[in-house]
Amino acid sequence: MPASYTKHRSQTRERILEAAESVFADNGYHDALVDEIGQRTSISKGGLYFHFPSKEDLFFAVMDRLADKLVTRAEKAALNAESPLGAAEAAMDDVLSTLSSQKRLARLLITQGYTMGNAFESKRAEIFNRFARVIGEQLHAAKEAGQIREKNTDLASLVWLGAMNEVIVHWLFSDGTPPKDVISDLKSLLLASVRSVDGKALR
Amino acid sequence: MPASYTKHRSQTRERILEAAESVFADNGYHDALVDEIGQRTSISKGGLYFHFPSKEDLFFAVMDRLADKLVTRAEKAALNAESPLGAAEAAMDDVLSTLSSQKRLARLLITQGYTMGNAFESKRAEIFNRFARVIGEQLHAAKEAGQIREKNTDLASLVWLGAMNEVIVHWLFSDGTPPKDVISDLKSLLLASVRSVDGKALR
DNA sequence: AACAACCGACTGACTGGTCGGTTTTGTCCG
DNA sequence: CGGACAAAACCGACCAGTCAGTCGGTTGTT
Repeated sequence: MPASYTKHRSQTRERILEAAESVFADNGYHDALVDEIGQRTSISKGGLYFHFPSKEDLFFAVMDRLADKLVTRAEKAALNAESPLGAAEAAMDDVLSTLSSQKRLARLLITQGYTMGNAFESKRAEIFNRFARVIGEQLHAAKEAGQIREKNTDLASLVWLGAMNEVIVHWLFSDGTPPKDVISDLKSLLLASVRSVDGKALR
Repeated sequence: MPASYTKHRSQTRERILEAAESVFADNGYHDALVDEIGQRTSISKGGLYFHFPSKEDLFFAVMDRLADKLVTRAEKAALNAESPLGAAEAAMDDVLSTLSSQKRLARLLITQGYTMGNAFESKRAEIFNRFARVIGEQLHAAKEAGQIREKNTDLASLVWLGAMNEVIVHWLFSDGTPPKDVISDLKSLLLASVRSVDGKALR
């Protein structure tokens, strides 16, 4: 297996992943056609199946890749904060603004997977847990630092995630109101949900 | 069209709705087979299509019926509270405990619709808005009464809904931990997210 | 030569919806 | 009462479209 194969190989994989992301985002897992991914890549169905064993595997690869990108971004954003609570806020802010500017990615991440049926559940749990952990770790540190009142930081991170999720979904489904407008309100709501009563450690 | 027909007719409709609810809850919209609903009702496919024009219509009827039941329950629960904020809390509590005790209904309401694909979006929005309105109205009243700090009660109700949703989903997907254990923690978190700083109006 | 990469016509399983026909129910009238 | 008639309710074999996945063969690379 010559080395030069593997380079081109991963390039092609990447090309497929890119196109698949777009097709899955538009149509959801179920209504996405393998043939359409083929068209957009100029790779035939057979070629696609050389690189990925099944539509399902391809979809999971797309989701993992997307989650990786977003989680990495969020973690990086958290680094620049000067307090744990500020880091949690920064991570939240980063995810919200990223998704706000890319509706199709938001749809893909949040709803389009469900069309796969029950097999998606564990994947969605896995991905959401990754995000929850980013926030949860910061909240936990904030607890140690006495910045927050709430003891149950696992629950709190779930609440944050759920609130963010719902705001995005509302944006996706109902109207054109961009979450940008409400991000700051959302942040103060969620900070208030956990912050110590004295509230001395803002931002 | 003799009157006596219509009575039996609606009985049959109800029977179908009941069975369909169960089948959709187990399999999701997409993987649910019309034939299986037929089997469980002992009504043939043709008979089913006599009562409902399509699988999609049947599904929507099931969802509406379920939402009606839950919203009505929640509204009733809110009546017994002695303050607007208490009413919001009571509604939340009612929904959470109801869903906690009926995993399959929770799955149906929250995730199984998505398997239908993009056509489900407006239905999900409609149903969630109904719940959001129940909570939102109470929060709005609480604002008028000076019970809460937050001005953006629409956003707040969205946050509450999202948080509740996520806790339920986590329960559905990840483990067996019943939300019962965390309901009270969740309530204090969400109350803290909106409550006035003086916090004099508890419960 | 050997193997990776790719092609695309084809297959096979699946299932929502249809439709001509049958049974049941209610009504009307002699 | 009963039997004739109509409409409702129901039946289930069948149709028609859909697509993920396959596989024998071709092209490109080392």
